[in-house]
Amino acid sequence: MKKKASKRREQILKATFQAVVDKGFDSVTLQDISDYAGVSKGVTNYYFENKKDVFYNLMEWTVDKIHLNERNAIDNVSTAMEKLEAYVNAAFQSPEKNKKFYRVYLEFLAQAVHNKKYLEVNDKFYQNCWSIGREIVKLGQAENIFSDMDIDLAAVTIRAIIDGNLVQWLMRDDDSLHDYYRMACLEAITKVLTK
Amino acid sequence: MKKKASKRREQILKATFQAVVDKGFDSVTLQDISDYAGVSKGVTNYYFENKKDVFYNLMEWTVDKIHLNERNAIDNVSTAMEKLEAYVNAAFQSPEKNKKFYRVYLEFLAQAVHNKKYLEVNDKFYQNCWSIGREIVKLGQAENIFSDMDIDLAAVTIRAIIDGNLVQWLMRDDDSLHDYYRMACLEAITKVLTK
Amino acid sequence: MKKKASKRREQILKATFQAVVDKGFDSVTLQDISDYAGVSKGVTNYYFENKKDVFYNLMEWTVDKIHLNERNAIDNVSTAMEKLEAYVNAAFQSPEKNKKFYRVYLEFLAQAVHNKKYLEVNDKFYQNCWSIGREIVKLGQAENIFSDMDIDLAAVTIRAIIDGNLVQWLMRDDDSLHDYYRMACLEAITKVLTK
Amino acid sequence: MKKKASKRREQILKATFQAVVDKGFDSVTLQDISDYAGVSKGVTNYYFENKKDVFYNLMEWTVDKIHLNERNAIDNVSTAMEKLEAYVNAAFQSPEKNKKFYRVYLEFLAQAVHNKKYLEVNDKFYQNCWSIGREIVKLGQAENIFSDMDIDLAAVTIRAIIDGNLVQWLMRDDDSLHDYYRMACLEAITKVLTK
DNA sequence: TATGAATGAGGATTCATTCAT
DNA sequence: TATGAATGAATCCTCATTCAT
Repeated sequence: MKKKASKRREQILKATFQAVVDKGFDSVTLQDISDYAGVSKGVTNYYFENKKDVFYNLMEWTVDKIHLNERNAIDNVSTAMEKLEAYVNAAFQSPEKNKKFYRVYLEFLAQAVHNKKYLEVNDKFYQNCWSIGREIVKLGQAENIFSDMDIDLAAVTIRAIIDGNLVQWLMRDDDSLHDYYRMACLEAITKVLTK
Repeated sequence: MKKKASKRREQILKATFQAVVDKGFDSVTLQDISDYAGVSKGVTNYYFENKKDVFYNLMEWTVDKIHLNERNAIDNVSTAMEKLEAYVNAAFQSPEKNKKFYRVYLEFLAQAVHNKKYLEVNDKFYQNCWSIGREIVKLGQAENIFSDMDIDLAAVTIRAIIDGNLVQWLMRDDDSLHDYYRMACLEAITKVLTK
Repeated sequence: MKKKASKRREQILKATFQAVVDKGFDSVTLQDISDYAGVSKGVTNYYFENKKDVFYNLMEWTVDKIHLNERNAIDNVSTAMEKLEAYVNAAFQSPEKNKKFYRVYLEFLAQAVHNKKYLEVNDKFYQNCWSIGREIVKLGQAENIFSDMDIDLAAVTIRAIIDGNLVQWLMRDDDSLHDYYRMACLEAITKVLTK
Repeated sequence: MKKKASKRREQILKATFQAVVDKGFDSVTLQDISDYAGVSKGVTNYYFENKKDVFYNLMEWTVDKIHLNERNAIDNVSTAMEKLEAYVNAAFQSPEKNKKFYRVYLEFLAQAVHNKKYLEVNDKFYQNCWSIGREIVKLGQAENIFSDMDIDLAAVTIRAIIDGNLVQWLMRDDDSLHDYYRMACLEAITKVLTK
């Protein structure tokens, strides 16, 4: 039955995600994954080709989660400024969730440098990010509140500012700064976009 | 003689740096390090307590190199805009050097999440970055070309934009985009700072 | 199934025992143990935490074997003198077996000096030895053939004489002296105990 | 100059002795020995062929120390019973000294099983012990206080009882029992020897 | 489908020994 | 004589992967 297999894979990916959050990418063993998933050691190799394959699928799963969350957020509001704020708020969801997802994402970025497959997954993620960015910028220009700058450049810049702020927040390891960085991020993007 | 030992340590750190560039943080073995350094297997353990100790020292060495290069650049020019441009140019040194240093730096950031000692080293690096940022912002405000936004916030934002753009450039794995991101970065910072 | 695991552990302990007999305590490698057990290198670490854990379990196994053999012997006869002789005969089983067990036991004693856990195992062994000794002495006193000496002291002395003779025999490395030492041992104990 | 070399060797042997007492036979490294001796790492290899050679010489040095101490003791008194008591007292010198020398001796016995050269050294030690024993027994027989048992057997038994008691005392790891075992030892030997 | 025993390659670390100074 | 830097063999341990059940 296909459905069961698909559930098992999701179960294993979630377990791996949590294991990576707790122990770090290169410390996680297949035994850890089994333990977190509450299954036996052989299962992972039954549903995935090998360890690399698990991590590759985990990256896809992770960036999809991040993207879906952001996409959802901007679809629920209508003006450019609302969307922009919703986007940043979604990116800065909460200290706990951010820490988890960004830790894992950061580990993947580090891996990606040595692994084309990860780069490709990340590229898809960027496409999604830029697409959101372009949407917001176009709308803002139509609303006549954003300057006339190149839309692609704007989209690139928006994501760079978001990631730059998230990384810096993560590295300061102080949850109370979460709000500060969220606002710094929003302010910076706003300044870049508005006339 | 102390000097010789110090040279050996530097030699090993350089070798480790290059090995990490080529193979990635968690693939590098002590054997790799010896091979890159052109010495025998035991040497690394002779000059460093263990593998972790090598990497810890490598991180210090790496961020020092990055910082010194940036500090140098801004000290050679005088106006705020010149310094800002010099700073960004130094951060975006060249595709080759950026790739090396930022790859390694990114791997350390990923490690840092699970290792307080790395976080501390990175914090020192941030202090240096913010200090450069504050200097430029203060000067620009004195020159009356920058708005009078909060100086600390400005410094934080400058580094976030630089790192965000560098990471995105690195992940796109296309040297020809280097100039594009350098300019995107400069433009974004300028928009954030100027009146 | 628990039984299989238990058998494997026993198999490994026996292999380790023989390896120690042949090569000596601190020369035995995990590879040796695997080779003697006819299994692959990883098995030992699968069934035991680490090398120390193997040796700790081996010591328990060894002194249990020695004790059981001696306990058995005295239970099969009824008078005090018969039991004493059976005890000494059991301790001096045969040149081949003595050599093996006493070599290994001696290595453990040497280790025990630096390891409390071994001392505790040996203490349990002593308790068993003294308990046998006390039994024999009490019976002999009831039979009115042993003097009235302190029972605990007698038990301590019996074991000291047995171990002292076994060690000396072992160190002379001459199988033909086995009988000589067995009788010397029995004679000494008898003289100490009888009126 | 020969004298200096000889002093250096003694210095190194003493350092090794103390290192073995503290860390155990197979944990001691050449670096430990250098550290204890307060010299550089190369010195040991300069004055001894290799590590095994150091230990071989240490064993000779150790058993000589033990023997000389015992020989001295019995030469200072005149009757058989005085000599016997002096012998046992010398063997049970003091908890501290006994612990050191017997620990090291025990480690050598364990090694000896796998090394003929050590067995030979120990044999010389035994010859010395038996010689002392024979002397005492002969004297006691001449004094008409000892039974006329076989002299060689008596000598063998005396040493077995001494070693058996010392080992048992050492393994109980309780300094306060030192007197108890000394007296148990003397009493056992006396009973074996006297009419 | 699921288990977990077994394998063995790989890697960090230790340390005796050598040798240039 | 004496030093201690350098070497590399040896060994413990980890863990991805396989496979019989």
